[in-house]
Amino acid sequence: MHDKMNHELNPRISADCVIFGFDLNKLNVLLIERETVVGLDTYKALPGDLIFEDEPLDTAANRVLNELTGLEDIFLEQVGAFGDPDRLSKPQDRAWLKAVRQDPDARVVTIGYYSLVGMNNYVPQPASFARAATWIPIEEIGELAFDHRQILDGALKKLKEKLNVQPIGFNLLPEKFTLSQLHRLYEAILGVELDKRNFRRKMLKMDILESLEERQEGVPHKPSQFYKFNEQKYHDLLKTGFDNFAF
Amino acid sequence: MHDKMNHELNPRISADCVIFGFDLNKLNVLLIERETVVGLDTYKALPGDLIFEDEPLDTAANRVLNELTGLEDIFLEQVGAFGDPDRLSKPQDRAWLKAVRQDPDARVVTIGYYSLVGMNNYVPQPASFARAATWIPIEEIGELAFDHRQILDGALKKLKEKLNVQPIGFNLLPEKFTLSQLHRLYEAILGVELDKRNFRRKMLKMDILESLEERQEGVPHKPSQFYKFNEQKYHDLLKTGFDNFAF
DNA sequence: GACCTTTGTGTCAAAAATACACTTTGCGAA
DNA sequence: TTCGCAAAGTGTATTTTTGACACAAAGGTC
Repeated sequence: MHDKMNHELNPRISADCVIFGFDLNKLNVLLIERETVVGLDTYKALPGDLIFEDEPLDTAANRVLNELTGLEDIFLEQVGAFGDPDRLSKPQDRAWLKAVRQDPDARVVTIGYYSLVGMNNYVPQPASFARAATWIPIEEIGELAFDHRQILDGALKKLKEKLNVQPIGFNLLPEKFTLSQLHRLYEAILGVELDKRNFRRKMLKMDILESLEERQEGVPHKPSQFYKFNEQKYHDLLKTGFDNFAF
Repeated sequence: MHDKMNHELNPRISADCVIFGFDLNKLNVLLIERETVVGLDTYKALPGDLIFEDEPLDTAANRVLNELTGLEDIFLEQVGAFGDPDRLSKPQDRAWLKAVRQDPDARVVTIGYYSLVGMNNYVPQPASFARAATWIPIEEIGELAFDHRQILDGALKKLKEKLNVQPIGFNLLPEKFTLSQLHRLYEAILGVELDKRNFRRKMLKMDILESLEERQEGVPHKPSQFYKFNEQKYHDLLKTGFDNFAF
């Protein structure tokens, strides 16, 4: 727009999103595959981009996420600001920035966000506007672009904390789910084993689950009871405050 | 420096610090008194300012804090980013910005930080480099400049959460303190009453306090036992993880 | 020495956490 | 058809933690 000199004077601000999904087995994160400029191999990054001049941060995060993945209007929670002056200075990051940014040398402070979505509700459309967003199991994620690994770790930490303050994670499951699935979800997020009986007892005592008549079908073992999440009771409890929630 | 046009193109970044102090009775926050431009009355703000071009965020927060209050090299924890496009648009805020900023119209995204200090360790120097930093009891704080009230509320919330995950707050007390003082501190932060006997039982069971031989002197009632905080044991516990900490 | 103020202490009942093993159900393979 | 496999589902006994509660002790002041 104006001369480049001035673009280097002031920092830019971006938003990066850590989207957690659960495939009833493992915890996944939605990542963007980017081609390295040299074209050797791809490398992975969180969906994120610069914010607009007059855009609230949360709005920007949602817009950027939508542009890159197609996900719409999700509740995003802030992880924090990441602003190390050389967070963009790894060689392949520099190369990518030079290829796509008007002012690749500008400092960028990014605001990290995270959210949970059900993996069933969202299947990345590989070749469309969702450029190359893919679910990657969290244990298989190694290094990421920029300081995205750090943002991811921060988001996971917040997610764990949150899970111990209020029961969340229903977003990550289909509408009807089994207690075992919920159990696996908790174990996946917290990264520990939880006793089956104790988990069930505690979860049911909260009284935010409704058991359905329906049961699993076609499984080669005893079919599991389906439950659904009772939003009404959940919100009532949110007001009075949860009391026994930590696992 | 350059023409004003360009200054308006990109956002600025600032750091604002919420410093909690405890006077053995009430929880206080360190605020800057500013004269309104019209000179009618003062109004209060968190210590904060723009960050430098190549400065890490945490470093900037500490520098700014030091410049405005004299406090040095404190561990600051991030509250989050606050970036509403019209967070600077209250009339008196605009007036102040016009008086002191080169580009008063630039958007500013701020990163909030918080910390705890012992009020004994730090007495604001009214007329010196610490321009007009003063401790204000937290219940007496009303509206603040910009969105600082919101930042303060966010910081307090984080502080409460943190207090329920690990025993902190020893920074807020003198080196030797009594259990009653610690008790009052917890009540001040959490904003609730805690049973004296249960509080003591639980706190002592954590085994991070050492009772000293020394007792209070000159008080018109039964003198209280002094304790000190055992950092060694605390750090050992930090690794293994606290287990019973919430009040 | 009477009074005031704050410290410091113990118990009991209720609730919650933890550890732990076997039966049930339905499918698929022999 | 039956045998085996895999996951679901269920109960109890023990220990730990919480929460409620009241009175004696110490030291200064008047």
